[in-house]
Amino acid sequence: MAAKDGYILERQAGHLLRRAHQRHSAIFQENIGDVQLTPLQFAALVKLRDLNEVSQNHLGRLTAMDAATMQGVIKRLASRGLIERRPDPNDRRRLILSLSDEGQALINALVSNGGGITAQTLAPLSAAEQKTFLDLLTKLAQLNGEAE
Amino acid sequence: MAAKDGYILERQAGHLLRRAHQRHSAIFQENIGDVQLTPLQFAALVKLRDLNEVSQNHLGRLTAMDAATMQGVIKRLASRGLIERRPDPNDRRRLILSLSDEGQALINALVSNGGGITAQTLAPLSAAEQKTFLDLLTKLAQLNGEAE
DNA sequence: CAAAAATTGTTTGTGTACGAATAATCCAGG
DNA sequence: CCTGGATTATTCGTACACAAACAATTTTTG
Repeated sequence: MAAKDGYILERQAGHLLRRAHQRHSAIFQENIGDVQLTPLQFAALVKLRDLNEVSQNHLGRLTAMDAATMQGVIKRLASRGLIERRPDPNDRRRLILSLSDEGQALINALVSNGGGITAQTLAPLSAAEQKTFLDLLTKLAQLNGEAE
Repeated sequence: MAAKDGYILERQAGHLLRRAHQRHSAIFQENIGDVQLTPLQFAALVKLRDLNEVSQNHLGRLTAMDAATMQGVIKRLASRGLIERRPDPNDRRRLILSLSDEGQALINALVSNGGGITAQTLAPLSAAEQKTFLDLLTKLAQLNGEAE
């Protein structure tokens, strides 16, 4: 914990963010149950549920995933039959993504409990602290100028 | 941004933590300069600087890295000559890690600017907000009972 | 003390992350 | 209209992240 100069690893934002994210991931896994689904896969399904149809890159932007990362996430979801891919007739570069019936049913079932994961992640804080924390964290999560 | 039920991805702790961590990583890369060093490699060097000598697993615990992850991080640092590995004469399972002269010099030079990365990460917040945020984040980063 | 339990480091396999390069396609300015 | 620039999706390479299984040890316990 001590350090030669004033530099203490345990006080650095990056280290703490990483640890908090680790803890959240563990909570996510516990709560998601027997369904084998990662946080990113979950996020992609949620956004797809909100929008019905989006191109792969666009979905990546909305879920903060790199195009290369998105590719892998989508490939795995598609191979499990949770989402469907079809070419965009208006733009042949694009791939239009949508939920399959199975994917729709799965994400609907999971979302009802989704808030519980955030609640459990923030459980060490009081209600007031939770609100403060989420507000501040939201500011720090903004990359640059974000819109939609 | 909208959702069918009340579930909004952008308000979930996990999603925000992930985004904030992404933003921090980008800031880290910009500030670390031409030295090719990742946040985890940096953390390992910092801790090694504080303690002089530690076993690999112990260092992993102090930096919140999985044993398998630590293995890779250490291997890369050792192959670059930044750290040294030697067997523990008292426990033949253990590998004792320490900084090489080069590693020592490198981390000393980087630590002087290390605080700047956290400052830049937290820059969107006021001074008071920064303190609040770090305090709350510290609580959320605690896995269970932690000591040492 | 000897068998059982725990630790240390390694390897394997899957899944993010993301820079960089590429092919196919779209689009805008001249 | 047509050519240079942007966009979309894919692939490659490197680096986490972590569960699971292992061999070599150490430690604990009956």
